[in-house]
Amino acid sequence: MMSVMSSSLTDSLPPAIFLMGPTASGKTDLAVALRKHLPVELIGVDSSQVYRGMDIGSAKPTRELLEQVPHRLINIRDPSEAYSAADFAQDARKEMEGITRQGRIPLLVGGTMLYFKALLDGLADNPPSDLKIRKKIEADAREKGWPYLHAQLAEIDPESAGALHPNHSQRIQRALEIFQITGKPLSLIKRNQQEKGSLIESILNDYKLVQVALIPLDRLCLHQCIERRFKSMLDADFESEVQMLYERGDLHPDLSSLRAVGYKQMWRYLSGDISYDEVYRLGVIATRQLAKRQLTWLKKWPDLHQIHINYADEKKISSEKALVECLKILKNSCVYRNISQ
RNA sequence: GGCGCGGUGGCAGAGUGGUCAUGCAGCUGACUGCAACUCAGUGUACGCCGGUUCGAUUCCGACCCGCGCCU
Repeated sequence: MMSVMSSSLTDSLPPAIFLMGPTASGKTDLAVALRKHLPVELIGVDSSQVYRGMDIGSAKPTRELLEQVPHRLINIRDPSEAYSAADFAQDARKEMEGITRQGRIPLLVGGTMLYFKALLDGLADNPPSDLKIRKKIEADAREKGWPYLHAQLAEIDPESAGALHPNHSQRIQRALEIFQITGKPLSLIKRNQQEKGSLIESILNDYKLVQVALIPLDRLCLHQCIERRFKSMLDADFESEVQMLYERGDLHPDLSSLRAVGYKQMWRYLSGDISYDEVYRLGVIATRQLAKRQLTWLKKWPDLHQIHINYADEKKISSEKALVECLKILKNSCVYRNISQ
């Protein structure tokens, strides 16, 4: 019903805010601070924080903070369960509608860029993943190698295969999976999405969106922050947290929950694979690489307002600066016009 | 002081008289239902000085540094 509004009425659409940024950039602090100035309700955009019992390692807001400032879409799955970008897009849309209905503004905060993208671009009418088919494809790959499956894909869907490297296991698998379920090539389904609209539509039709990202000015300093934070996770007894999951007995490291940065390394330690020192070393490396990938997304992100963080500043000062700048950005957008004063 | 072994890119670690080791890190990038995933690209490296040679990281000599042993 909201989507019938034409784009010329874009200013009368309800507002929504995206707050993005690499890991350890201070997104949560800023979001919480914003809530004191604007009638916002937070929605987490984080593929690890959706899992219950994964608190320290996912840098989840503390229990106390969550009580004061509720975050939606956090703690909504057991680590044994799957959660996908499509699940998120659906859930987030529902939450956004609820928040808007209360006359408040949805503020989506997090670092899972694919989730933001799914919301922004919508999703094609693709079938959900099918564990049985995936297992079969994996077994095939073990036997013949991914390049062989890539060649197979090239026969049924040359366009998708052309866009994929022969080693790109996960995406070759997905393209083959879609073909096996629907009998249609992925590239065709994508094209239809543009022509006929998609299963999950872009939120741009329904919201006046303001997109803000926290961008560290200096990479070296970001790396230092990452190191410091990972260290403090270990000091907060991250080991026990993972050990609890480990001792359940029904979890295994192939689950998407346990592939998360830190959890993966700690799991290896608990299995006797690496030393405790290696957990720290490899955990920090994995976090740095995550931040790099997040920044790569943000570099080409359209319609983005960037807030640069200067690590030369003290933490307090830098988060105050970020808040001031963010409020300025929001003031210049329609957010204030529609909601406040 | 003597003898032995070794000094290879940020780190680890092969090797060769004349195109590339490789792995990791770093950097860059890709990404439509696992995304904190997965994948790709990316380096004027051979301790120092001389010699042999058309050509030396590779052979020879001196020197410096490290390790071990001996007196």
